[in-house]
Amino acid sequence: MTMTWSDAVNGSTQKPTRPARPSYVPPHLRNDDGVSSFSNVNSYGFSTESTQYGFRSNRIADRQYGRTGTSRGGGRGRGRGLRRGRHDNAWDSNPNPTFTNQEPFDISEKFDELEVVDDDNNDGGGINFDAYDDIPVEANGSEIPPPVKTFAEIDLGERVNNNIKRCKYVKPTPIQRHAIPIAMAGRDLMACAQTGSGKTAAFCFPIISGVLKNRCSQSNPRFTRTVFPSALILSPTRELAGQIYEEAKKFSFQTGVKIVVAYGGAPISQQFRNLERGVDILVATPGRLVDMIDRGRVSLGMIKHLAIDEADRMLDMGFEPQIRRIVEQMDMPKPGARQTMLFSATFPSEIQRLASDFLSNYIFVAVGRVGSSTDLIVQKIDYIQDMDKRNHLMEILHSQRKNGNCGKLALTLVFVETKKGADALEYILSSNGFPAIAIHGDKVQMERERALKSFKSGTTPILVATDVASRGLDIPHVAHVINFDLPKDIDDYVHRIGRTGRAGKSGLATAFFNDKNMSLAKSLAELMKEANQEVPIWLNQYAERSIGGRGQRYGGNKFSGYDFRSGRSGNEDYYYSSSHGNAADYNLDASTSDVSYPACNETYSAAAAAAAEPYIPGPCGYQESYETIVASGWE
DNA sequence: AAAAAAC
Repeated sequence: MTMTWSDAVNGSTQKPTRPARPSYVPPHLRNDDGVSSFSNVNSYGFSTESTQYGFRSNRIADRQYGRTGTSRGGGRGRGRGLRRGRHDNAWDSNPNPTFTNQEPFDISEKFDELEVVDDDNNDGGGINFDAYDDIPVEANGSEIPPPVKTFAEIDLGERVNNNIKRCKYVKPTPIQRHAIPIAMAGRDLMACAQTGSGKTAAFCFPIISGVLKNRCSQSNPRFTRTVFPSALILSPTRELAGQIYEEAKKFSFQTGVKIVVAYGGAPISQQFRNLERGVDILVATPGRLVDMIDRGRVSLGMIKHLAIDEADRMLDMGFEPQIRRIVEQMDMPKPGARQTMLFSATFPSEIQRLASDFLSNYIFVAVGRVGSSTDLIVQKIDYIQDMDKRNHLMEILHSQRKNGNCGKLALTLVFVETKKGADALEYILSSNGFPAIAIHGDKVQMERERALKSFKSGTTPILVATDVASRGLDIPHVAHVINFDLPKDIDDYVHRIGRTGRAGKSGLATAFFNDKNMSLAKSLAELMKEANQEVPIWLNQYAERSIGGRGQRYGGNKFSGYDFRSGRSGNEDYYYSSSHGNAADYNLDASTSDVSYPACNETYSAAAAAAAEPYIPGPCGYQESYETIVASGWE
């Protein structure tokens, strides 16, 4: 059998590192406060490790005092040297001044552009943290690192801390409070948290911190063009990959950590060029990643951190083989030799079982109610026959425009079942004076991105989407999610409506229901009831008649948020109660809350009250409801 | 039966 590039790589890692470089120090022998030493540029100089950090930090310090990367690097004559030694990662991991468009400095000047601009208010990047204060949490596993209350308690290093401030994150969201200490301790993690509650940061911070600690551990033989990222983040859609990349770039600003994004539909050559400039963290969709690995341009052999976002989707029937191939059949280190973190808002127990193959002695954390979105989203269900859907939609949109801000339409995301249906609805809406644009997987990537941008900017305040847009996308100011066609799976419903009501803000979700959605009736009714929503009588009647729940596929674990290792069926009480009070605690009674969950304040109460605002069910209930709710969605 | 994900 011939020696493949990956054999070569694996072989090379067993050899001593190259003599000219500081010797490799295995992670367990390293100074634990490697990251914190970043916070003091004067404290280096006694060990190999420290020297390296010192070198890096001095360079970073140079930057901090305002010189441009280009002139600086050129002046020192370092550019070429680094470039020559590009594949030696102890050096490579230093920002390379010759590649100006990878320079943190470059990003520095553009940081404000990178930032998600949230101009609603100044309350911490627009995140209504208080809305999260009283959320119950369940954590399972052995020796669980305790949660933190502030970012300051976590030793992420000064650079990352500065970025947290730049992002105006004043304090961690619940998932961040729990997941970050677990991840920082190097533990494997399965995390289940409500949509829009800060999962991306929860896995990015520890990964960036881990990369900073382990920078010198990579090795890359000069004779290949293979790159060896030390962290991999997988996403189910291209747009989500792009979004995670943008976020991660902000979080790692001026740390020297190199992040590259790779997904299909965009020229691979440019992505290769980005890789050649060095990569610590690779954000990718599965297909393009496999392609790159097959071409020998990326090796997973040095992966220390693996994060899978929307992990339940990534392990469902369509995606599972690809993910298994990447995680189990490439040269990725085995569970235990790498850190694996799986995140999603929903996590059916059946999928948890599959996922546990990837994990080693992991901790399960669930924040918020099981598979729930939030109380901040007002959910409304209308009984509408297929043939009446279009007119009904236009009535809603018309009503929204009438009641909206200066006659402008609030951003409205309309989900349909098929790509064809998305195009058709886009056409119908557009030709009836509603500025709409469609996004789906049959469009070329540029059209997809254009659609998203046009929607985000409000140019076309109606986005007609397939499930390509159902997960993870953070689109500020989506006031209304309309399920024109309901999904088959309650989890997809949760993710779809989660495009609104993000970051603690309120939102509205409307669904068009008819006999074809019968199988969803029971789980939908239960989900709504649990979220304190008004459930139409007719929906309850459908729910009683239907077989409901998840059916056999998920073993009846309807709300898909328990640690499957706990053996709970999901048919019993599905509030988290083990660590935090009981169901009655959740909503408004903060007095019985655990100390670690401070009393809710006015903001939360107001939001919850708005969400609990009763609806007048039936077709005539619209006008009044939209007035209040859509307005509050915009604040 | 549909959507997503490589060229």
